[in-house]
Amino acid sequence: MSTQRKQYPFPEFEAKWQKHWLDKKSFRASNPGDADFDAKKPKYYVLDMFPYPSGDGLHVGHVEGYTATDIIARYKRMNGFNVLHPMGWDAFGLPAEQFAIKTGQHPRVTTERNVARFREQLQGIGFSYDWDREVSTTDPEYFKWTQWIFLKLYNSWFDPAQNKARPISELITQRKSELPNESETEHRAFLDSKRLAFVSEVPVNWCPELGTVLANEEVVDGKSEVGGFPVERRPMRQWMLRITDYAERLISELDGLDWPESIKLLQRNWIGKSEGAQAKFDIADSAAEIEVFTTRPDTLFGATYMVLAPEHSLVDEIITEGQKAAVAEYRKKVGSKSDLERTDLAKDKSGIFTGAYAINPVNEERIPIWIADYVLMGYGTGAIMAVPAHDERDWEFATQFGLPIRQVVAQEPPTSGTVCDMPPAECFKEIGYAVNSGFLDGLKTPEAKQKMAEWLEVKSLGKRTINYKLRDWLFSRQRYWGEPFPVVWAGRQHQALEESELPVVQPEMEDFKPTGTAEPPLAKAKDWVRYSDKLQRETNTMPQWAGSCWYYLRFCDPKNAGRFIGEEAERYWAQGTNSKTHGGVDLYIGGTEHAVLHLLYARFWHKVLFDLGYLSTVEPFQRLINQGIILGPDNQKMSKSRGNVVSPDTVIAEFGADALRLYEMFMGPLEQMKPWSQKGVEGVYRFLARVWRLAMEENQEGDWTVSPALKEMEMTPRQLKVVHATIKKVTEDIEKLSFNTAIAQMMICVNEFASSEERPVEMLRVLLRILSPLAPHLTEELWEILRGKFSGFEGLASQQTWPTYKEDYLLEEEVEIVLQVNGKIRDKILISKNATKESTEEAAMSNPKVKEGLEGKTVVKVVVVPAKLVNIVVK
RNA sequence: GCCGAUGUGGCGGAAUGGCAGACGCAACGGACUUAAAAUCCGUUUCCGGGAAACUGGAGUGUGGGUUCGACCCCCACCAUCGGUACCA
Repeated sequence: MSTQRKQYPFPEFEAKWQKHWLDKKSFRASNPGDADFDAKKPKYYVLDMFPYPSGDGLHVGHVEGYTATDIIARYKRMNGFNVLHPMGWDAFGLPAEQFAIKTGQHPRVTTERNVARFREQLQGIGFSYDWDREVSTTDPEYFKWTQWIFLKLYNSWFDPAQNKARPISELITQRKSELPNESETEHRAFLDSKRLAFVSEVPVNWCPELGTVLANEEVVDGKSEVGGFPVERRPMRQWMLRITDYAERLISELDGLDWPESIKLLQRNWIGKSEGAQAKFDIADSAAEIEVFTTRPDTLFGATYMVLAPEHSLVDEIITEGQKAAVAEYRKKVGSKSDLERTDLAKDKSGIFTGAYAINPVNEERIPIWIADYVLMGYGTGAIMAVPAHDERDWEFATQFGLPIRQVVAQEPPTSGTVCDMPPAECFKEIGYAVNSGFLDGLKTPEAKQKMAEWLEVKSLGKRTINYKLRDWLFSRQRYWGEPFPVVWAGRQHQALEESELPVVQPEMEDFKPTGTAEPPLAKAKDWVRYSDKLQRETNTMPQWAGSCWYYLRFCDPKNAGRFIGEEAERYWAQGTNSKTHGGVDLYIGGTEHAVLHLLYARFWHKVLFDLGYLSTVEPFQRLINQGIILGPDNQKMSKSRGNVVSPDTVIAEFGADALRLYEMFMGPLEQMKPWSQKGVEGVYRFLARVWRLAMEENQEGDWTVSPALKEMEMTPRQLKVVHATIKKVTEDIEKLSFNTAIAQMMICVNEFASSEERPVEMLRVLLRILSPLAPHLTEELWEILRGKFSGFEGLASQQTWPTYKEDYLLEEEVEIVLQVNGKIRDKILISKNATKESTEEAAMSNPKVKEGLEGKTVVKVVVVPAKLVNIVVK
């Protein structure tokens, strides 16, 4: 096949037009202040999730999303928009560093090589990016601003009263006036407890194989997401970002976004809001108290024991002499468990009695305090009241250890005086009616919750609370190939560098292998680490997410040396088309793998920058679409090990970039998972060849010349109808991102003309324009060829205005009506489009086939849908 | 377990209350050709009847329901894929 003559000369003209577009900057977007900026043009920002430039090159999965955005970008330009359609590189990251270690090359070298390859591949598909705006997260001119944003986080705090971030300087002033005599150490400790970027000694996910800590999000089933290496918990001092302060806004501000509901739900679940109450339990023979969080305060009368997380600080304080050894042993055992073991053993509960008792505040009952690893230190207060009758985990634990179970919620409202005191046969988690619960008895669960919460508040024993699953974001990594922190240390005290010292660039190092300890590779660059006599540089680097948190902003003003984004550019590009406050990115397309992580982190940074007055919108991405995964031809996920990976390069070599683009869009709905088919590519390739031959034919010498069948002539009503129906359908389908059906309609249109002896040129003036966003090279070439021969082919096809359709051509005088008897089709008739209901019904009743169906039956009802159908119901 | 998505010919899919299978692939038949490729024309959901134009029946994962009418709306279930997992 590959040695065969191509059905149209794409190898020549595709390269030609790619070069032309690039040289002439045909798709440059202009910024406010540019000489050619036109303020009257509406703006449209259409963005891809920029790739990590891996050594494998571009994947057909990338091409799918990128083609979709490219079609929209080209379509919007043709509709008069100033379109921002940029591309860049998320080029920091572990694979580059590991490859560098393996081959002994500097990651910057391999990264640059990979970027060059990706750029060449993308340009070889004819994507209409504004290449003047290309950015890379690894460029010091870029990460200077990533570090700058970190400084903003470091120098800010979240004010719950205003529900927004504010500069830390305001807090310093406030604190100094409130506590003028506070010591410097205490003052610093207070500030550090408020900063949005802070250092904390926390149990982290340490991956010995990778020599780094990982975010919770990067750990899958107890293994690293990258490489699948085992991950263990260990406490380490790490940089954290206080994303939890934004939990509520990250949920509520999703509302105005035009995102798939399933993705919003994924984010909501990840943040995991739950409403309930906090309650204090006294400890018998001790001054200490245990604070617990519960979503079911109505079940307080059913709390028959308590559980502390093994790491809970109260354990040492309350433990009785006799239990010390046993508890110590249990804690040791739990501590050595990896996350994997913890989940593996989730079936069997384990725990141990501390010997201490708490007092249930509602009934003064003494209940035992246990420790168990099914209670997590990181959620709520790290302690629970156990209500085995109404919580499955507590039920399992109580059953296993023989602890009492008391029913306090009944499915049915209790009838007077028949409260059963027997332990229930199974766990009842649903809502119902309070029983055995003193002042709550008889109340429905929601009311009982309410009443108990009020009771706790009145007695000062607790209060209504909201808890989130979301944890603060672990923001440091022990890697070389990442953004260094703009931070120095004086002993145990950190301090931020001045903005003027940015960027902080990694030192050139021969050896950036992991140290095998918790110490990052940068620590080995002693000269670099030594900042001054007293100060040492921070040696951790930022995670890969950092650079991708704000790249969409940099694209708006990529060359600005004085600001991360210019104010004017921000106001122009970063504001939504439909809303001033939401979503400057009008359309964002990428894979679901970023549904929680990247999108949550980017939203968080965006909100902080908004709060601090640097941005004018609260949300970055107005509309989000996830493209579906492309499977291999064997219906399996593409992977090197399966050997079913399809490379865009080979497809282009054989069928051209237009065919690749068109096939990716013709496969099926963008958001759906679908398998690759070589035959399918050939199908769209044939279609493109047919379009080519509408205008061209081969002469004796085998050269392509303009077809003599092409004539300046009137279209027949039938042809007008097809052409205008096609404009309509393609326009509507592109707006809906329903590219597969848009292509199908264009195929219908081409089939209509392909076999005609004489072909009207007007048809090509329309078709080449509406096909241009999908197959830009072929249409550009034909447009140019026809320029000399016919009028109306001036300029570039890709810079034409989008055609409009006339509704008049779509309607015919007569419409086909379906005649049904009892829902079964009897006949189809043609009838005037203006026929009344009555005359339509009359025509149906007098139809011979309908009459046949009515014989010997009684007409019960006649349903007439004008211009569509008549259904006669008989008995 | 929980949450979400999907289920239509041999295959990818179309139609989202009104002619199920648009468009494409594959297959089969034909034209062109010394031959092949390419191209063009035709047939193609399944089962049955007919030499044929045709004609009878069934049909959108399964079972129920709403409706004159359901791939589409409602209820229950099954399967596949994805997310998540002791979050009190």
